Amino acid sequence: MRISAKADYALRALIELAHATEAPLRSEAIAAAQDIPHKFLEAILTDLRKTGFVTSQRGGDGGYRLRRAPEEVQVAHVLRAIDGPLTEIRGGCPEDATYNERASALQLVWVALRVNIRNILEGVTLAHLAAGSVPKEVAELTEDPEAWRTHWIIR
Amino acid sequence: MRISAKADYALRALIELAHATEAPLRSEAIAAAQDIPHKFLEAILTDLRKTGFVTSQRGGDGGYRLRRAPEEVQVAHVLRAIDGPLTEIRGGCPEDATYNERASALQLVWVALRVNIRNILEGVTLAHLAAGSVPKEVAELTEDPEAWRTHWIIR
DNA sequence: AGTTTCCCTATAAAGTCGATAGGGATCAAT
DNA sequence: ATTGATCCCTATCGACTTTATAGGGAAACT
Repeated sequence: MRISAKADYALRALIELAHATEAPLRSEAIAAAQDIPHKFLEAILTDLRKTGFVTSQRGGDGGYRLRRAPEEVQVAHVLRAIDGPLTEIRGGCPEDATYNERASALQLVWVALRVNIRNILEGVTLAHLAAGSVPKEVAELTEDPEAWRTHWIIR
Repeated sequence: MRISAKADYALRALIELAHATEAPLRSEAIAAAQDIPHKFLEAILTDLRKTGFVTSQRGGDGGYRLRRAPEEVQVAHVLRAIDGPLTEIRGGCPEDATYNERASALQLVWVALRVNIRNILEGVTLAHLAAGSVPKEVAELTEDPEAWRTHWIIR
């Protein structure tokens, strides 16, 4: 699972917007708050506008606002909009991957993998993130110290 | 989670090798059996040899053999060797991702996500795949019809 | 020797990633 | 109507990754 800088920036920008409920937030202010290159962030905000996550207002008191309620915005929604499908096998979706008889079990692996990825990313919303917390089931997974260890590549 | 063609080919090649226990298997034979471009597969087998998954033998009756017992080779091992770390946030590991206070919950999401990815990919071995099956916990996840549905990107 | 097979290096087109730059369009306030 | 702020659009760019293809060298076996 590769989370691009773009997707990471997008989520952080949305978190900032979730905190600014009264007035629109300028892209420059978001960039400063989250230490994101301003022009790069502008491109990301354009994507978020086109995909319906934010609205924009030009002019003196302009800026960006959330368009949807934070409780309704899943992390999965944002990642799909910015990075594309959560799970991709050779450029296609898991259920389209075709194998000969000997390798057929691979498809089950990819489908189960997608389930487990969705179980995290569809369960966490922008409201959770803005509140600085995650759902209990997600938090429990992070309690095992092993969860924080890197498993190195065998060489 | 993006599974590259290379990683998919690598797993399929290893499955073929798991079935050929008596004699070495030529790269050409593997390529034909799994419909993989031959020269591309040769490069992949070189990677698999350098990372200790296979051994090779040149000459008339040469070819490739598994170097490790299929029960000990996890899908996660192969993916890490071919595609790099399973979970990567902006080019680094989840535990190295740093956020300001407002966005700090994001790190928990990435760590939990990695746990769920590992729970699938470290649980399935080459022995499972070669037998055409997956562990019960993995199989159960694929039984829900919802697991086979694509969740489209919001536009 | 000769044949077979792996092994190594080079090449390459296409696409993605992470930006940067410049200026145009629009809005609100004056 | 002017001004200034802000978003918006297009273009560009270098580095890297992906998915290969091609040609021949090195080693092993008969």
